[in-house]
Parts: sequence; C-alpha cells; structure tokens
Amino acid sequence: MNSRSKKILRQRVAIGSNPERNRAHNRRVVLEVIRMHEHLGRTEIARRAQITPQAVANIVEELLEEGLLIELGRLRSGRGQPPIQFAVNPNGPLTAGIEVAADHMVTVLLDLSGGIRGQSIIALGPDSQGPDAVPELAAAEVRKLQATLGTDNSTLLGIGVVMPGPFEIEGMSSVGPATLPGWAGVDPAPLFAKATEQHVVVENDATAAVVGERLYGAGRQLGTFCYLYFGVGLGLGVIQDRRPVRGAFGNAGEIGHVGLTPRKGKAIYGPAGALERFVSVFALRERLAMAGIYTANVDDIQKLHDEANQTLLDWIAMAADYLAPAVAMLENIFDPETVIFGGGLPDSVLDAVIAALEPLPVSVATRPQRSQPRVLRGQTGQLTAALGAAALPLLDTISPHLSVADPAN
Amino acid sequence: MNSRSKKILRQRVAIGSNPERNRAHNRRVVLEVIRMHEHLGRTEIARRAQITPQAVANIVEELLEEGLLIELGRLRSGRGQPPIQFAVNPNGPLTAGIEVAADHMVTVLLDLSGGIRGQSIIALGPDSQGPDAVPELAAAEVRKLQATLGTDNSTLLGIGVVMPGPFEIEGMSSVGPATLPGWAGVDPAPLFAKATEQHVVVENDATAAVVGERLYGAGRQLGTFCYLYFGVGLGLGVIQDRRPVRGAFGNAGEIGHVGLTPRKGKAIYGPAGALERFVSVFALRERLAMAGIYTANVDDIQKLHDEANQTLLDWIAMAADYLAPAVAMLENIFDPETVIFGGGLPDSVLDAVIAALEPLPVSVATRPQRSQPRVLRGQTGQLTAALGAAALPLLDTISPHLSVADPAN
DNA sequence: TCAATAAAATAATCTACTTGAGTTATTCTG
DNA sequence: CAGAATAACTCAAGTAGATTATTTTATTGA
Repeated sequence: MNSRSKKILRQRVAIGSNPERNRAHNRRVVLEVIRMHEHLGRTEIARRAQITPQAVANIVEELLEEGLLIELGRLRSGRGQPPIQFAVNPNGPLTAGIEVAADHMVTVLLDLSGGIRGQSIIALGPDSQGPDAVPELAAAEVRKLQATLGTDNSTLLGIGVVMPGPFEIEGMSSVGPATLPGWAGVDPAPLFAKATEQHVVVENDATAAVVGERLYGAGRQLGTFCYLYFGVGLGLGVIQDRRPVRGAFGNAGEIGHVGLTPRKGKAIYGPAGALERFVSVFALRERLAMAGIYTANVDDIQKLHDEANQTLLDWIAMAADYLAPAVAMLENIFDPETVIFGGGLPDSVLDAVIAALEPLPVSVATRPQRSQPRVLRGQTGQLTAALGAAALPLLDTISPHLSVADPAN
Repeated sequence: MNSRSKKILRQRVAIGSNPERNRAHNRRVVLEVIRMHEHLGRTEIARRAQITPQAVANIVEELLEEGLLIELGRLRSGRGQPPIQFAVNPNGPLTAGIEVAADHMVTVLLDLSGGIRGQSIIALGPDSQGPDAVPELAAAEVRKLQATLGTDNSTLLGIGVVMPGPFEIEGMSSVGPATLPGWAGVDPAPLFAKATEQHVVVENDATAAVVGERLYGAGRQLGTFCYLYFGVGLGLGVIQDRRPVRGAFGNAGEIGHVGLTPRKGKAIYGPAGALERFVSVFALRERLAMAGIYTANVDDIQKLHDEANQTLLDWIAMAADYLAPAVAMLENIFDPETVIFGGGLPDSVLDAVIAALEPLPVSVATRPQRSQPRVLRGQTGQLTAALGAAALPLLDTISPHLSVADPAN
C-alpha cells in the first residue's frame, strides 16, 4: 500500500469537541437562528437554540463586538420587558465571490445580509486564463472593489471561487478542472489563497449557486432542496439538512450526464442522450446558431423571448420534456421540499420552462398538502455563480456543522 | 395527523451545545473511531478524535462501566509502554430489528459487533397484519428472543422497524403491495414504542439496509456510498458523510420509479418505464411466472441460477441493461466512493448482475486510481432488512451527528 | 543494566455553560 | 395613575467536562 492510496483511505471522520469548539458551534447556531428569523431577542434565541439565555447573552455580546450582529432596539410584544432585537450586521464583514470561466471572470463583494457591495466583470485572454495569471487577477479585482468601499482584507471573512467541475482527484486534494485551459492537474485553492492572503473555498457552479440560495434566497427557510443550475452545462446542487451534498470527492451533482427518458422525443443511450445535450445554455445556443442567431448572452435571450422567437419557444418546450422527468427523478431520489431552477437564463425564460413542465410526473412529491410548489425559480443572471461563490466562506462561519478531521494531516 | 406531517411545520434546525451534550458527542466520536479500527488504545483514540488523552481516558472509563467497551490487553508496538486496546463489547447491550412485510415479520437481536444473537420469522395472517396486532406481536417476539438469551429490556438499546415505503403518499404507481393493509394514515413508531416500551425508529427497507452496511459491512470504512436494495421493488439508500440521506419527509431513495434510458430495450416514458418494472424481485417473479415458474423465494432463485435457468439469465442481462445507466446516474449525482448492491437476491445472482454491468457508462466515478470497485455486493438474504433495522437505533447511539431540535415540541 | 520512549495516571486549571437571585422595562387592571 | 403582572435582562456563583502539567509505569534497545 503506497502513500497515495493511504491518503485516499484517510477518512474525514467527525472529531471530538471541547469548550472552545463548543462555543464556535453555539456561535454558528445563534447566527443561523437569527438569520432564519431576520431578527430575534436573546430569550427567543435561547429558546430556539436550546441553550440558556445567559449563554446567548455572552455569545451575542461577542458577536456584537466583532461586528457580526447589530442591535435593532426593542420589539413591542405585549406584557413584560420588550426584547432587544438582534440581526446580522449588513455593514459588518464581507465575503468575496469569484467566478472563473474560460473567457471571463466575475468578482463580487457581498455583505452578511446578502447585499452586493461591489462587482466587476473582466475578460480573460489566452495569456491570462491559466493558473499563473488568474489568481493574481482575482486578488487585484478584490483589492479594487475593497478600495472603492474604503475597506481592506481585515473585514473580509473569506473568498469563494467557482470553477466549472468536475474536478479530478489525486490523493485527497482535488486538482483543477480539466475543462478550463491550463488548469488540468492544478489544485486551485492554494494558488488563490496565496495571491489573496485569504481563506479560499473552491466549488463548482451548481454547488455554489445552491449555497447562495440556501443563505440568501428561498433556501433560508428550507432544510432540504435541489437546485438545477443552467450554466454552460446543466448542474445540480443539493442541500440536505441545511448542508450541501458534495459527494466523496466534491463532484456530486453532475446531472447533465444523466440519460433520462424524455416526455417526447426519442431516448438515446450513452453520451448523446445526456440531459445537457438538450437542456443547457450551450444546447440552446447550438439550436439558435442553427437558426442563424449567433449572439446569445442573457440579454440576447431575453430579447428573443420578448419577441416570441420560435426557435427559443421550441427549445423551451423540448427542455421541459427532458426536465419534467428530471424533476420527478430528483424528487424520488432526494425527497426535497422543493426544486429550484436558476442560473444563466433570463427570469422569463425560466418561468416559461417551469410553466411548460406540467404535467409533472407523479413522484413522492405528489402529496395533497404541499407548503411549497414543486418547482420554484431561484436567483438567475450573470452574477448567480459569483454570488454563490461569495456565500461559500460564509457557510463555514455561520452554518452549524460537524467538525471533521482535516484530511491534510 | 402523524408526526411526519408535523415535521413539515417545524424546521429541524441545529441546536446549541453545552458540556453535557459535548460529552455525549465525544462518546459517539470515541465509539466511532474504535469501531472503524476494530480496536485502539487511548492515546491513538485521542489523536484521531482530536481531543486530549485525558478526556479519552474519562470517556473510555465510562463506556467500560456501561459495558459498551471491553479491554483487550496491551498491543506490542515497539518502544514505550504498549497501549491497552479497547474494542466494542460483543457481549454488551443489544438492539432489535423488526421487518414488517405484508405476510410475515422478521425479528433479530443484534449485538454491538453486528453479531446475530437471535432471530425469528413469523407469518402474519389477515387478522394479524394491522396496527392493532403487529406491534404486540413484535414486542412478544423480542421478549421471546430475549428470554432465550437470558436478557431483558435493560440491555436493549432500542428497536428499529422496517416497513415498505414511501410513507403517506397518494396516487403513487408502484409494483407489488405498495402499502401494508391497515397502516394507511397511521404513525407506526409510537405504537411500537408503547408495545415494546423502547425507543423505536421506523425506516424503509433501503435506508435500513444501507445503515446496516454502514455500521457492519463494507460501509464501515466508507464515508459516502450508495446502496441499491433489491426488495419487492427497487430501493436506494445513501450514506453521505457517514449519515443517511433521508430527504425532507423521510422518503428519499425511491429510485424504483425513475425512468432511465436502458442500454438495450425501448425506453418508455411514465410509470411503465420505471426502473422497478424491470429490476426488482417482483419483476423477476413476474417473468418467472410467465415461464411457468411460480415459487420464487431466495432459495428457489438460487436453485434456478445453479441450473442456469434461461429465464433467470435473460432477466439478469436485462436488469444489467437498466442498472448500468442507473449506477452511472448515482455516481454522477452522489459522487460516492462505491455503489453497493444488496437485498433479497442470492449472492450468486447479484454477482452475475454486477458482472453483466460491464461496460459501465463513463461517469465522474471513472478515474484512474480507484481504491474501491465501482460496484460491490453487500449484505443479502432474508435477514438484510431486519439487520439494517437493528442498526438504526445504534446509529443514534454511536454515530456522531448534529443535534437538532426535536420536531415534537 | 539503564537510557529512551510512549502510554497511563494524578492533580490542578480553565472554559463556557447552567443555575438562581435580583433588576428593569413594559402592559394590564382597578 | 399607581401598582400588580409579566417577561427580558443582568450579576454572581456553581458545575461539567475539557485542557495542561507532572509523575508513574511498561516496554524496547544499546
């Protein structure tokens, strides 16, 4: 047994706790509970977190000092001393999100309440798209945006980076996406960490998007849901019990390669029948190109939809034929509270796709009294992935989770 | 009006911790670490659990007193004082597992090391298969088995009950006896808890099977894997980061209803194309019946396979045509370390199905240096579900997890 | 035989939560 | 409008369970 296979065998097993880790956990629980209810008083936090008001008082004091929380004043609430409300501080620390695509890079700065405090999109040329150039460019963009706000790294909680997956595996450290030129066999996280001098998390687009939705979107009230991300391909992000499903090697959610039997159209076995051959921005562009339409960014597609372009309408109908069984499959496999559609398509197009899903096949989600529709629209647009990226470092900070052994040692 | 629908209303959000819960967590971590390595010394436990040896010493002392651990003597290990090894006590407390089917009930008593200490199978008649009779019968069977061993409830950690899922769904197309007669709209857990005066966990067969595999089978060394359970239908159990994926309403894993494009054969949209119409013990029995073979329990099927029965061999080939894309789908969606096949088919038949899977489609699991085969065979036979059921209460006791709010209050 | 090594045991200390008593802010009632 | 009722908050003491530091014990190897 060589050292590499030993590395693979090394398990990310849960570790024990002590007072210090206990406090860190309780801080996350307090933040989570406050975020779920926008604002709460100490006693109510204590009730929901199932610890004593005194413990909450100490933690809240700490979080106030660190600028993670703000005091909102008292809430009129019947008899008794009215509770002082606390909320996440929108003017507190920030996180940065970076989406690295083949030809461009999107950078955003996000505050704790999910507000965008800065954004930039730059083009990546053939000489600036590899691991030698991109991390430095990303660091520069983050610095620029910070400068505009008059802040610096001291108020930055971390950086999330989105790159197209799946990631190759070597040992326990994932190395770069083969789909991005120059990144094959490279582990991106340390490069970005070094260039930015920050804690860096790297994820694929769909996982980042679902984490964004979990923290700032409809997912705030949901514990378990699926997110279909319309990127260049088709990605799946899953939140199960408030945490992302990442798989053993971080490559969970490659739904684009799955071959389902469509509602209409002929099923094809193998890569030619893969979902993303039909349902993805790439597939749409392909069809538009066949119809002689060659520009197709989000705005272009929006315009085509406004014009009721027949190629687009046909694609929507076909996409729904493939997505209806896909939604039923996700429901049967994950039993989520709802399935969210989001990504690089205009709202109106996604709404049209969702409308065209009916009749959805029967599944375990077919129950009489649903509190959520089976399919919802989530965050969309060009910033979705970068926003999700910015949510990634926050997840570590404010979402309760099991501590696990660092596979590095 | 059962507890499941209450869960919809109240979120299972993580709760805070305190010294007492901290200790409970550390106990689970210690047990988990020991189980993973069969036996370990205090210092090594401390290293892996990332707490101090002193803390481990206190916890181990407690676990020894309670009979959960045993001391194995010192391990020869080079220089220095040789470490005293500790292991899970096979003669310690037991758990009970009960599988309730339409016409019979299987009961097992399991020790902490996964050894079967008692088993019974009884028939359920038309007047003894409802919620009025079954819990009492189950309690009686458990008592009988306990009496044989000379033990009683004081050494029982809990009871797991397996019933065919999904729960509380209407209009679901399904092969075989979809729901148990008389159980519609009834929450089984409290009934069994009252009859047995024990902590009771209720799950579907596939989830129970995967938990059994996680605690006692190949899954002991795995953090993330999928389990395809060949029951009357086809079920999916998933372990993600050492915990079962149960979905928002406990109905995750209904893969039998998914319609995939098979390797050969015509894809059919809708219920007629559902996986379990082709791949399940029910589907096999149907085909055997068409060939004039009407008895088909595990032993019968084994005999048919030994005789190289053509109907069975044809079914194996067809099952593989449907399962190959199913395995690739699971890999693409969950990115597991491996996929395990188990359930109510003889070992040799499952091995034949697994062999017939080649060539498996390309997926994210197609990587050069795998430490596990893509598909493995797990526990099979008539006891699989009941064994898994017995593992369920143990999962709460010995597997580290986030404490969550009890939906009851 | 004895130094080196590593585990285990003992004692003291520390962190962070709980408990309990007292204080404060607000609403309701006579 | 005064005072009881109510509920949040605060302060001080107590406690569980971890850490740290030191000593003892069991084994290997020069």
